[in-house]
Amino acid sequence: MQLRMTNQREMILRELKKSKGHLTADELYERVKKFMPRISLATVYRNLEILSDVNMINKLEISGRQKRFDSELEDHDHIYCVECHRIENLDIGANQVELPVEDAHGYTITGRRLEVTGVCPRCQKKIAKSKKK
Amino acid sequence: MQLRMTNQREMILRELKKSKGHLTADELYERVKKFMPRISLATVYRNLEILSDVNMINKLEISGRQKRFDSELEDHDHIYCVECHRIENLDIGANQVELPVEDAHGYTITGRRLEVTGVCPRCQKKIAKSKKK
DNA sequence: CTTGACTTGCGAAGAGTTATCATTTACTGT
DNA sequence: ACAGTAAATGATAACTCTTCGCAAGTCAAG
Ligand SMILES: [Mn+2]
Ligand SMILES: [Mn+2]
Ligand SMILES: [Zn+2]
Ligand SMILES: [Zn+2]
Repeated sequence: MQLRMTNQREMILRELKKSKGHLTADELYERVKKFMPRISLATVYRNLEILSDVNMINKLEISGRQKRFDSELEDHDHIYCVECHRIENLDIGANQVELPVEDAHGYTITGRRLEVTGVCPRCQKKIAKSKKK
Repeated sequence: MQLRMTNQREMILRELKKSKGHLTADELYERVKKFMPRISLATVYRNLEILSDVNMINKLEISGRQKRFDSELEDHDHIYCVECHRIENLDIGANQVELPVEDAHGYTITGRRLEVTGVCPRCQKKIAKSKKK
């Protein structure tokens, strides 16, 4: 499989990098459409899948919600807001989490994912406000 | 909100406990149907949601896949097979994982989820076999 | 050029889950 | 026992996110 860097592919990758965030396919679609109004959502999905297959981006499959994509390739973990579902990098080093996994039922370990959940500052304010009423 | 222990609710809870596993709504539906052929899938979904709201069971929302439900209430983590998506308990104590989360971008931490991914013994064999060909 | 592999845009289809609503069930108080 | 009422159910439609199928388009190699 050889991967051509088509305009669409390149644009999707560029916009994801530019955002520095954790975007859904749909969010990325909206951004890319500004430059390529005729691009299709399926193309965005397709290319995100391909780009993550060849490890040019990371696919985040977090907690039963929409997939998000991350152009940051270094191993790191995430925190996400249970209210608004915003996702941010967790700046504790990923490797500070020690994992003694001898007893893994005979599994061959391929990775580990740590998710911290919480309420982001923005949502804390929102909640405080609605409680005052 | 007061929660009645209806026959359906009780049966769903009983079957989940009996299985000792991590079942999807659909898998549980199939099991419960053996005893209550007329039960609706919506009822299973509804009750699993309710039971987890009142903390009688645990909802596992793992990695962009189907939700699974767990009757084990004690805090523990999971390992899951990236091939067949089987889920098992990770028998390292959940609390052996130390989490230094000062820098959490101002988030109020509500929880954390640790997922280890791997290939289960069954799937290892399957892969070994298919490579031999 | 022509070929052929890869890619695109579009719409349809799929999977999983939730919502709607008429009907049924089961408490509560009399 | 009975009526009144709140909650739960079953059937099905709707919904969200994602993938599929396919005709048409692109592009590099010969
Ligand atoms: Mn990240
Ligand atoms: Mn478990
Ligand atoms: Zn938030
Ligand atoms: Zn497996």
